[in-house]
Amino acid sequence: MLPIEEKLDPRVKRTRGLILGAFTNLLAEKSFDAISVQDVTEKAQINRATFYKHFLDKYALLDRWVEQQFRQEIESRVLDACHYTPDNLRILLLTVCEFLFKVRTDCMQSQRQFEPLIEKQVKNQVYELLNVWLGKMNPHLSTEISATVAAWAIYGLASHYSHAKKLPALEKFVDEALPLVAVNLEQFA
Amino acid sequence: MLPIEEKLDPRVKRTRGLILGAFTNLLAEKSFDAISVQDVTEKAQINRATFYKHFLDKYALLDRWVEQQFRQEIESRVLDACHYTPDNLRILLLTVCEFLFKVRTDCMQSQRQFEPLIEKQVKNQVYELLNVWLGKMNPHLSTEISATVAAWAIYGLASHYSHAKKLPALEKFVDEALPLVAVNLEQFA
DNA sequence: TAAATTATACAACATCCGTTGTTTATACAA
DNA sequence: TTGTATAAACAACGGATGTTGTATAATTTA
Repeated sequence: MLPIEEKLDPRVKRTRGLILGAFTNLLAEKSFDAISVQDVTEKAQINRATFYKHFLDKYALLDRWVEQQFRQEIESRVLDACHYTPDNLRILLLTVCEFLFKVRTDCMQSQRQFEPLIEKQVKNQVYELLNVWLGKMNPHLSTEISATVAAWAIYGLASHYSHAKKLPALEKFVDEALPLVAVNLEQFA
Repeated sequence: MLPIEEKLDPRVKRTRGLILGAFTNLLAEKSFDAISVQDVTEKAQINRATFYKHFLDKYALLDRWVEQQFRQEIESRVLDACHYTPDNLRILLLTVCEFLFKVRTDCMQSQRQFEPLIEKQVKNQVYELLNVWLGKMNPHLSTEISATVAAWAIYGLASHYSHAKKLPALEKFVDEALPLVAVNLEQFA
């Protein structure tokens, strides 16, 4: 599950770093839809054909980018190395809300392709995390369905929040929404 | 909200019908990603430029297609003209599961663009439906958050079911999963 | 250090895309 | 029925895509 840090040819590491870096910069200027592979390779000072050696297409690049960004948020809060508590669940929901909000404001939002890839990555990571948490609590109960419901609910709430016209205070929103998620996980406590 | 049946130029109606029809047929042979606008217009016997008069791109076409297909499922079960009961909620979850399963098996599944658009359409329709249901029950309570959680949970469960390697009996799955959705709506009863 | 492996640069390709301008055919209303 | 409006056909464009083949440069291994 962890991204195994294989010994990589330094050229590969360098090239991938250049691509990711160029992409990060471009996202600050343009919407994802408006970014072409050419843009990325020009800014990265990389040949276009080289790009395709490392990524299937620009969507795979975004996928990788989101994976890194969100994993960083999770790890910086040590959520990946703790266990379930109502408070940690609250922090998780907050994290997802803030991440989506940041991504939505920083990177000029572009509907078509951007959001679904964000969703897939974030939702998966939340799902995996919940599975670990629940598995620790009661190893005899099946966690799949509860983790699925909770992961989708959490992302849905965060998405709802980040889309809201006039957003309420985040804390207030989380206070109101959290019980709806927590109620499904109580059976494991 | 309802797709207003405007009086349309018969040429328009004919062309859109041809496009939707060609697209339906193509989905049975190819994955969505593999279908090009050219494919559609060739099969529809339509000029490619004409296509762009009616749809922004092939994703907009899929969007429209899903909207029609799923709305049909909802309406054929009269879910849009009834009110909340635990049993209707059950039917709704079943409907989404069956729809996703059908789509997944009929149309050769293609990850990248197909699923997200299905999700957006289906989830929105479920959300709107739940808002109506909940609004009827207790007009004083705010429905947004509950409807959001429930809509995401329902779609997530259906997605989980349709992705499962060895799928359990649908009825069994729904029996197990339904309470996790229903518990969030009980405050309205 | 020398030979091998492998990444990148470069150029060229067919394909699809979305758009534009013009002409022809169809629908509708006076 | 005739005039007007508008949809569709057609052709052509610039641009991005993804792929391929060859040459060069860097890294690793022996």
